[in-house]
Amino acid sequence: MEVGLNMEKPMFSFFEVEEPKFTEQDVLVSSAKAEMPQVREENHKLKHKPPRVLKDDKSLRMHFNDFFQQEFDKSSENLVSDHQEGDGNELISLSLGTVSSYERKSDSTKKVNCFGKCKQDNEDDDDDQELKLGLGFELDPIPTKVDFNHVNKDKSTQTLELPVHGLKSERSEDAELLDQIPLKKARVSVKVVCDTQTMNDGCQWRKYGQKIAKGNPCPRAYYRCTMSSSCPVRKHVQRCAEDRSVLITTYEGTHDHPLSVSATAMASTTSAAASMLNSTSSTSKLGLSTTAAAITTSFSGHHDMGFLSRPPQLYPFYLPKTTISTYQSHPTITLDLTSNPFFNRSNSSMSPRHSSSTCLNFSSPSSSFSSSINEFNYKNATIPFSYHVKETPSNYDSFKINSGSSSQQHSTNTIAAATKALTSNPSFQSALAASITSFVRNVGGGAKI
DNA sequence: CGATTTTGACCCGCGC
DNA sequence: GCGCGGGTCAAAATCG
Repeated sequence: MEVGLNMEKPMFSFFEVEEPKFTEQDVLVSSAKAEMPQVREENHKLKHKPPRVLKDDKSLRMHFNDFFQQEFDKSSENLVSDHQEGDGNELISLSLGTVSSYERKSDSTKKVNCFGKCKQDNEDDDDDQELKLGLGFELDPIPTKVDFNHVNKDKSTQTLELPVHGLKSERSEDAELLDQIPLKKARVSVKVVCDTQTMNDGCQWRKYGQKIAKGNPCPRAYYRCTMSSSCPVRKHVQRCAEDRSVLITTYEGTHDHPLSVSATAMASTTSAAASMLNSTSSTSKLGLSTTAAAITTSFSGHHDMGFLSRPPQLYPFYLPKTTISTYQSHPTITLDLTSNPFFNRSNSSMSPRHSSSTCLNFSSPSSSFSSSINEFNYKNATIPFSYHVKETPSNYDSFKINSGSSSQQHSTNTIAAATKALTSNPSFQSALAASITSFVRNVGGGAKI
């Protein structure tokens, strides 16, 4: 940063051509010459200030993140331990400042450190080269819709929207109600735009029934997992009555067999849903807020995690809506991947209708607290989102979006990881870990970090 | 011929 | 107790 102090030559060339008769000027010249070392020193200092300012800024950010980490740890400490003890299923865990187990297994040389950095082995001062996870929660006064009045009156379905914006861990009265209500198996529902009968989620399914459900002219198909004869996992698939291009897939149960990588995360969601239920009722807003954030992180991180490296208050990410709902006494988590401005933004190769959003639905029969997170914005997120559609005869024309196999796998994994993150652990660390791990796993060499 | 899908019957829980 | 609706069963049909 030059600040116009480098004036030696013009200045002295000017004085040097003056006639010696102007003795006053001679004095000035000698005076100016005497000042030269000082000016040079000042110039030198100014030149070196910007890097220092940047360094200080960086240091402050780190302290800022540390502060939030400590605050958050206080709130979520119990949740983490509870979950890890309670759920014996595969859990993608990510301890702050350590390398996740998954990464140890993988060939990846990336190191993930929440609140710190995730980057290649060598240090690099360029922030844009780093995959940092600034988990500071948004302090920016971007308006967040908190609608405590919005309650679905449907007798079979109740929707609760949780505020995920503020990091308040206090329990609402409704959350306590949740504790008291016995619920059936938790379910995980994924809404995607897909023109085939089912979306490929990495598992093998066998159809065992079909019904016309009330209120929806589209038949609901029932599938069970056939990867193991005793596998209890089931799913049902139904088209949305309002928009038949939207496919709603609902999973229930826990696989009792090994799964492919692409299926693993998705598959474990239902088993974790029960713990999610417990956790959500006990953790209230915090659990959902953090998992919801992680979900968004997962979906958003594929092309550009850069926004994560920036101060969160400056680059909040988008999380359109978080709700809690119950269907037939089954707590249901819904990932709504059908309408996220996120995915609308910049990928011209992707149809707008295949954009995605993240919506979490999770509910309980008679509780009634609600809120929403609508304003997590982000920067430069371009996500190639595609669905791996199973090509089976159907009433719908076979339809492929982004036919590349890697992207199909990618989206499957992404959905799966997001779902898993949501359901497997209400604590922020675990959910975020799933997201990050998914990202790291899938990025390979292709995506820009 | 085995695996999968189709489809009507049946079971079960819930609300009235 | 009854009716409704979601979910499952199982025999028949179909597919590869």
